[in-house]
Amino acid sequence: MFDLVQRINAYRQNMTRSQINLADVVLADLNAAGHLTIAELADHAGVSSATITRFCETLGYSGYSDLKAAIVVAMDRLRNDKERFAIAEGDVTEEDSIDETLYKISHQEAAAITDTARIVDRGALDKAAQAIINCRRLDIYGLGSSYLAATDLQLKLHRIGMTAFSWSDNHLALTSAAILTSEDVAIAISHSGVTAETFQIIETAKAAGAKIIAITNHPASPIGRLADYVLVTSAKESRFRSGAMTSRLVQLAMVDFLFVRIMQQLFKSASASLEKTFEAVKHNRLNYNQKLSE
Amino acid sequence: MFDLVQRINAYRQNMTRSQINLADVVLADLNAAGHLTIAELADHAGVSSATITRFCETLGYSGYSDLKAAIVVAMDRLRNDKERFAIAEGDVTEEDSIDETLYKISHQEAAAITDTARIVDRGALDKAAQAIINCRRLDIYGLGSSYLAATDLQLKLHRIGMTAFSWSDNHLALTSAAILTSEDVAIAISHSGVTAETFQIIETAKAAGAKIIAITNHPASPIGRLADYVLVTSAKESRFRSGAMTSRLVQLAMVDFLFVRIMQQLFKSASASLEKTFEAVKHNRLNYNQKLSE
DNA sequence: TACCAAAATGAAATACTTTTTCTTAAAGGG
DNA sequence: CCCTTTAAGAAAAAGTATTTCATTTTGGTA
Repeated sequence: MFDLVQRINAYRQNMTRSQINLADVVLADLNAAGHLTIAELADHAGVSSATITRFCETLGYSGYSDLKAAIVVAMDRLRNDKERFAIAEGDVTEEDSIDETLYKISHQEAAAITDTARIVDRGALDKAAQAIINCRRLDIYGLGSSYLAATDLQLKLHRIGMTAFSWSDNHLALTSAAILTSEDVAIAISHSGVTAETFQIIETAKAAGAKIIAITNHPASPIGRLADYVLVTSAKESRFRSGAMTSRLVQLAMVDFLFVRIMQQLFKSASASLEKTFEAVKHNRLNYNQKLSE
Repeated sequence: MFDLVQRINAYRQNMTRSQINLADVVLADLNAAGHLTIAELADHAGVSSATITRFCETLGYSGYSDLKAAIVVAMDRLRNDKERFAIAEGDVTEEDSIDETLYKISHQEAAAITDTARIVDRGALDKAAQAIINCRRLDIYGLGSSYLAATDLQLKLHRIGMTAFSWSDNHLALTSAAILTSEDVAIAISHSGVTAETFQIIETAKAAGAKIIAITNHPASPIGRLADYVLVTSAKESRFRSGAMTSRLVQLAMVDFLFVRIMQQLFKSASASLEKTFEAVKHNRLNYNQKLSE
């Protein structure tokens, strides 16, 4: 059973006048439509019940019961989406029970990650991945909690044999940015996009000729505007959760997206390197009589 | 409309023999039940149609159509869950398109976070939070990508005025662990729970009398078994995504859970400190003519 | 164990809902 | 402007659910 709304839109051009009218009545209030008999709906939409039967046929439903089932399902899905949205909006409060707290935080974080995946500019992501693959050396800048994602990306790229550095010390970063060339890439990570130090560093990197990639929540910010490729995250920080909760998670998720795109292109050579790093830490693991998935 | 399955379970004790039988037939194949007429279902379940009408009444549905709607909705939900599960299981491959890749990674990461929230031991979490609040000083140990979560937690706790350290250098960590007292707490972060260095460090910390909290995916691992409070994450790393993708995200999510529980208990004094740190970095932000949510 | 009352069940009658058929009305092409 | 085609509704027919009533089963009591 395909989604009712989609189906109505798909077949709208095949519908007669009264069927279109009927479709609008149904969509206007799914909630009501789901409970009416064919005669009631006919009356409500100002058409005959025969028209409704024909409407079902047009949409590819076997009959009115089939349509009604689809309406009920569509209604349920809509209601669920709204509920999920409400959770994602409702902030954690001081008084929340442990269950409420865990539910809210985890769903807000989960939603931020899937939202980020949905909105990220595919073109920018793949161009950024390509730029990283082709560059001579890569600098990654991030201050505060953004330094986590910077380090994480550096470690990942290092594992597959790329020359990457992550800097949080302002002076060292500036020095490094100044000696970049047009063959190099610089990545700035800043949730707000207004971090003064990071902005100054990528200005220097850009002046030195490097391509700039920004990972930020705010593409119209100074850092976003300066960058050649902007990877936009979708995190909503609230007052109570201050201290960068979702922002650092979506930055890490973005690092994953970028890294996997790089890996997919480099797969053959990269997987060989990964094997090597895996081997290197293997003998540092304890044994215990329990099978682990790892 | 409440969930059919829940409702059947709730009212099972109020049902007659043939109604229970009917319930089982319906639950056994929702898919089929959703398409049958009352007579067909009656035949299939070996009961009369009158029994089905009474069954609807027992469950609080207004009639067979109402029940059928509930069956169809339950079926749809089940199907969606299965689909989501399939995504969470299906690994990213070399050939995946960019849309598939982003979809899979983000949903797998999102699922890992909500799973972690679902399985985490509430008692252990709150006891760990209380232990942190009451301790004199806190050491956090993590190697490799687990060091990210260690640092993150340290920064968060530091912001609210707690004495916390995060160590990744083995020697420094050992030295620090050795001078802990029974008033102190040590947190070990290790996805596998078998990291030899981390194990050795918390052994030392435990010998010194400190309470041990572990954040790990594997509670039965050496690190998990040694700890007083085990906070279990739910991450499934696969070969292709090697390099700790979901594991570090769920560790950070666990840090959030822990931190928010601490905050909720400390709210009044902690929020004042947060204001102060916010003020301290305020003048380091650029202005630009665009309103930001932050 | 036998009996009775109460509850459960199914068959059939009834009530309701949907689909089909047939007729009328509207639209579009020549 | 007429004719053909398409659309739409009214009403008959078919299908489906609910109620009623008779029968069976169950569980308690002597």
